[in-house]
Amino acid sequence: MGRYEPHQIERRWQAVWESERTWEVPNPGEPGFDDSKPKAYVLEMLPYPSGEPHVGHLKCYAVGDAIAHFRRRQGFQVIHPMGYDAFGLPAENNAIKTGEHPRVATQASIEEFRRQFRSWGVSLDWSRELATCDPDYYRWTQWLFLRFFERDLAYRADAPVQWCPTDQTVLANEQVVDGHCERCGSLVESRRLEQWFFRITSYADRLLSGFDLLESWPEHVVTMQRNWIGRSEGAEVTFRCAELDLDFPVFTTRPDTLFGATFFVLAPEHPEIERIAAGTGHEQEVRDYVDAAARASTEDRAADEGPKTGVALGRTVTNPVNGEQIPMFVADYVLMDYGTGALMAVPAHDQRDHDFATTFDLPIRQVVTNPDTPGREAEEASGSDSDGREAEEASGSDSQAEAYTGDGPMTNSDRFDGLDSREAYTAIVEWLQSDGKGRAAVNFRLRDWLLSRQRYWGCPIPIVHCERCGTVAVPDDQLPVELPDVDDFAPKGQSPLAAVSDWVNTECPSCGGPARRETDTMDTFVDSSWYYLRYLDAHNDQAPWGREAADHWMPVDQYIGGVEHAILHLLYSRFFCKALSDMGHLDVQEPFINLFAQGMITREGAKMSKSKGNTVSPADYVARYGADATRTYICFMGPPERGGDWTDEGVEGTFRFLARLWRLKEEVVARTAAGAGPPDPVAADGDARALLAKAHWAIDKATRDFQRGFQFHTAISAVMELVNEAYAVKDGLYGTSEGDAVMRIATATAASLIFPFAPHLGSEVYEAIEGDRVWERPWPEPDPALLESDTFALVVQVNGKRRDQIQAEVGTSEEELLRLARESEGVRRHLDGKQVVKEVVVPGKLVNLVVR
RNA sequence: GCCCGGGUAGGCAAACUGGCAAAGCCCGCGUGCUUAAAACACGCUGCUCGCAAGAGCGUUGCGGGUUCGAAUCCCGCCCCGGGCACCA
Repeated sequence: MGRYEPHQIERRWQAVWESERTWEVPNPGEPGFDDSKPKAYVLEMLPYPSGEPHVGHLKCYAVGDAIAHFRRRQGFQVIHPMGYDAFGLPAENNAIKTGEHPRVATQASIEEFRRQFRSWGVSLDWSRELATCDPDYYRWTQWLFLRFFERDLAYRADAPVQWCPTDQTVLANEQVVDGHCERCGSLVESRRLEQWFFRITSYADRLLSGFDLLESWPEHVVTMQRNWIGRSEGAEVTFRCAELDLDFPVFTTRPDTLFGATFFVLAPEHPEIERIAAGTGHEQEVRDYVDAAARASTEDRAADEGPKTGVALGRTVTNPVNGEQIPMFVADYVLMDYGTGALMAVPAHDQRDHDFATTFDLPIRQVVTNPDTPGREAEEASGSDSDGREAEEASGSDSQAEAYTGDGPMTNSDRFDGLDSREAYTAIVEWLQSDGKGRAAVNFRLRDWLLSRQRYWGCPIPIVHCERCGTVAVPDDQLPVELPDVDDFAPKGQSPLAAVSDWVNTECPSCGGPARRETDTMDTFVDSSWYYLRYLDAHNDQAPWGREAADHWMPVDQYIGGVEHAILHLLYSRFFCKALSDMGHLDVQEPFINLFAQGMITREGAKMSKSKGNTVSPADYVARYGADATRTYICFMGPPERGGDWTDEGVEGTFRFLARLWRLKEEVVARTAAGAGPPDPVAADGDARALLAKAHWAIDKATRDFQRGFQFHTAISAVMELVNEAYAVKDGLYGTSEGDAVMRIATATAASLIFPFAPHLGSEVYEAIEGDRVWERPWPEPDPALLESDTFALVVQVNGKRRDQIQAEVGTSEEELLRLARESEGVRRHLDGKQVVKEVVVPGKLVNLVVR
């Protein structure tokens, strides 16, 4: 008998799949298209090609490939493509360091990824391969940008950005670490610059309602997106500053507490600050505060510790509900980019306002009473003898230590007194609305997507700036606007593209006059927001995709990837899909109907990183144990949505199991005769029947594990059990035609079931026994007659403790089961001299006798 | 602080609607094969008694509760991981 030689087997099958283009699928209308089969789009998140693939990639593609194989054999026509998210910062940073063009390193990396994916035997349709940095791809990224631009879904506006004064560049948020530049360590500043945005906020509501169209997404991913979108219902209420003739609308989720507003606060970035302070004598103090706030890093401002800071503005606004003049402040706990950048402060019912009021000794007026502690706050406060806070708490007649944020009966609120705060909410909003002082409003935390980057290695924005015509779109027939080559990749306050003068200086497509190209490039998330559509028609040079192809394949039936993309990539893609459908380019509202988020693999409990030196290179393991063992191990480590700790012993364990299956095949081929035909399950008995039943149990178990959220680890263990059972009974089965047939069936079944994880070995073993290609065979179905047996083990308990086990016929009556139980050896011992007070019978399972 | 996950033998884990806790894999120990080792095959692997068959006991982070019966349901905590964090 030979040995299990994975590399030989893997090379052989990979050559077959490659030369026969096994995993390629045609589009509708193309030769070979089979419209009798339902489609399934199985997609793993495309990799960013940097260096070589790591274990996270291996896990993602091993999981995705198992799903693709399973669906194919269930009769689906599966599209399973691959590409590369090839623009991006790491390649560019490397270029800045080495002077080598980012294309060179990216291309080398793509080749390495491609080589390894093939060595893993992933069943990909290579005819649809793409790279986002390829002009044939980004031509259409630009084309799509122009469609958004035409509809005002892409626009240009002034925006605060993170600026590194040393590197003279704008930084992406991810490049700012604790308020400092990731590369040089300088303190990052905030600057206002003209930037490009996608109007994702106009899809906020639909991004929320779209969750109802999804079949299966991890709940926490949906929650994270919900929180990110951050929809709040409330009211917009206008506070007027009569002296300056200025209106200040504010957003509040608690219009019921309007009578409790005792002051008014603006964000330091609020555009009217200087005008408000002018002529009050507070100008200098205000200016100093605003400057300090601008200098403070976002982190410092967000830090929840320390007292609230702020400065009085020396003016008042009128509370529209009661005409009261309340003082205005500027404070950095108010954010310019949420709501209107101003708020009414209700210290009695908002903790932050309460903190501010306490620090600045401002009145705290309760307007909602806490039904649980009616009027006993003062007593509670005096009970504490802790620190020097008593003095502050004592100020203000009805102050509390904390804001009460719940509901309750209204007080101090004029004619709304006595109403429940929830009723008051509605009543006050209606009243404001009829008086023109406010209206019901919805506010979102989500902001528009800033897509421009002052970077080289990205997709150029196809816009030209003309002195006469303004911002002009590059006509479709002039696309792509190709990324020109440069020598110096270092950013100098604007994109390195700005230095390429013969590229920048161009003609206005509208008037023919001199014009300058937009030098910013796009965020790489734009590239990856539509790649799943390009796969469907990857070589179309008339359009980004054909409608027929998109209508046939979309949506993605199963998307697989890491949770790190839970918000940005998935939200952006959902936005693109909805916007493109609205434009008539698509007919789906949600791109990814099912999402599977894989867990992270660790080593010795720690996240893998180059600096820790605990990385695992898939290539090393594939070289040592073969792709099948490495992939199977990853799927066997534990539930794939959870993480797992990588151990070399574990890989060896799955290798041993695969080798054991291979040896079983060798022996079965040598010792049994083919062609006996499938045994009659009714005729089989003893070990033969038991093994056959085990095979069908494994089919049933593996199938259910696939359907139940990809519980691959238990599916694989079922195959291990089947193989173990075959080893246990094999010597007694060889030699009879029935025994031979059952051994062949059991071995082929194990091969068939392990195929989605170990495709090479699965093919090899199946072919050796059945003479057939396993991927062309339908996924096996269990024979119900073999899943059930006519007897079962009846567990007998006394007082909930197991005392005996009896074989009983299926369908035995409850009375009979009770009789059997009472008569059993183990039970009688425990019934001695005691009285049975209760009998519990669960048919088919157990009997419990309660005694005293 | 808030919102999600999770805590089960030495490690990873299983247990589908409350019904024999611990399948499978790893580690460890033993037996066979072997001159020997590796590989392989078989067995053991919660505790106690027993040569053994077997018997008894215990057990799912901690403390309560519901139930004939709880890893599973309820209440109160502790620990680990992740996300969000002045969002008016």
